[in-house]
Amino acid sequence: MSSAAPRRPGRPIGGQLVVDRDHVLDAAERVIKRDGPGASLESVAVEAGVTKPIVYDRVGGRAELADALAERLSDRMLEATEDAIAGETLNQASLSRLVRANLLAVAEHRELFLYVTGGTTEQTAIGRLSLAERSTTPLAKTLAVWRKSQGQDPKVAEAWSFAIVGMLQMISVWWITQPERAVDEVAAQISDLMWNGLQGPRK
Amino acid sequence: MSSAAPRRPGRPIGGQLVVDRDHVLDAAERVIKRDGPGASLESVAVEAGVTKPIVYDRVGGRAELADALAERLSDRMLEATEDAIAGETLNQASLSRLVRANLLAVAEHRELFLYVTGGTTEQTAIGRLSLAERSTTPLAKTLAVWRKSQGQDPKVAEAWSFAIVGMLQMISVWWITQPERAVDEVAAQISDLMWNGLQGPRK
DNA sequence: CACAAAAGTTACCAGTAGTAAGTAAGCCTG
DNA sequence: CAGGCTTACTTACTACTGGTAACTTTTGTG
Repeated sequence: MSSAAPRRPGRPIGGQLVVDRDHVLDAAERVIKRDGPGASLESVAVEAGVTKPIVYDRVGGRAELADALAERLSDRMLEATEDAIAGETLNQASLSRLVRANLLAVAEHRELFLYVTGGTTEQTAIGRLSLAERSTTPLAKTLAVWRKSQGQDPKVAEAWSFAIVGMLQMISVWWITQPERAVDEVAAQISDLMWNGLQGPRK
Repeated sequence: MSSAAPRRPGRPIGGQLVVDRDHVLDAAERVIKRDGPGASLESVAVEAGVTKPIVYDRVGGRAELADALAERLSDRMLEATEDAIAGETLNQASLSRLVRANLLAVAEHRELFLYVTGGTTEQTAIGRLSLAERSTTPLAKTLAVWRKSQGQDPKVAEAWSFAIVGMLQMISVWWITQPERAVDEVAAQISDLMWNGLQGPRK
């Protein structure tokens, strides 16, 4: 998309926006994939074939960009994991497939994942938390009804879902830096820990 | 320590270093506590009563500073959690105290924790991982011998310890932004999940 | 048709990580 | 004890980044 088309100042002819928000976000993803998590807004603008103030107009500053990309990423991850269990009821096997799909999805969007989870500016922890919340909110609901159906107290759902998301994020970071490790083995180990934890105390 | 003592250029009189490495790191901690995770190296230098190149000479750039502070923090956390279980054998009650101590230690070093876990520059995920590794390495050893003593496969120890550390980190970030939540309740819920997970499958 | 609104670019500012050059004190040799 | 080398600082700079103000051109409307 980086066609060398030097535009003049002033409103462009033709009466329509030169790029829209999604175009800018696509460009941002390409730049992050190319330059890593340290990609600058300037390079995003260049990649989108536009100048910096346009980026600010379309998506906002660095924090908003990170937030928008976090939303995109979490949507894709959610989709990938939902495909993995494919409507099946939750059991140990489907949970293992879910963890596996999560790992593979992270690997596929490696740089984007590192950008989103890996802090951008000072308020990074809040951003990381809001990303996590996008995953935990549906997860907490599922957990709550599941606990109820088992006759257990559903109050733990919120804390547990944050714990699970944190577990998955850390394992993902660890795994993508250990390429020799077999994904199936790691997925099996982690789903094992999770499944047993969710089951509650031994009878 | 920010005594207004404008020093001249050149080697200081008296033949000894004006500050040492620990002094700079102490200053960095104070600045981070005051200014939050976005603290600049310049302000660290000022707080240490020295100029920027000295910071570079004593501890290095931003990445090295984060790494050094991560080491300090993980040492303190390890100490706090070890005090909490006080040599007692691992059981559900002591695990709960461990989680509780972890949360309280994070709250005590809140800003430093956010600085260390919350990314500094582009290579933030690697840094976060190396911090995690300081916690996981001893944890993995403990887990491995514990699994063996239970007649189980100790191979899961490494992955599980990363999972546990990730769980604790995420829960910590979540909890310190939810001040109304009772620490004992959260600790009980999380240790519950962990303990059951570690126990292995229901008989 | 004049003129406000819209939609761009250019040009700038402030702050930051990192470094090169300058300067004064200590030290070591003849 | 003079002269030079080393040490340990500060000053002054570069390169870059996030963010914004000012400027320029087209559109559309009374």
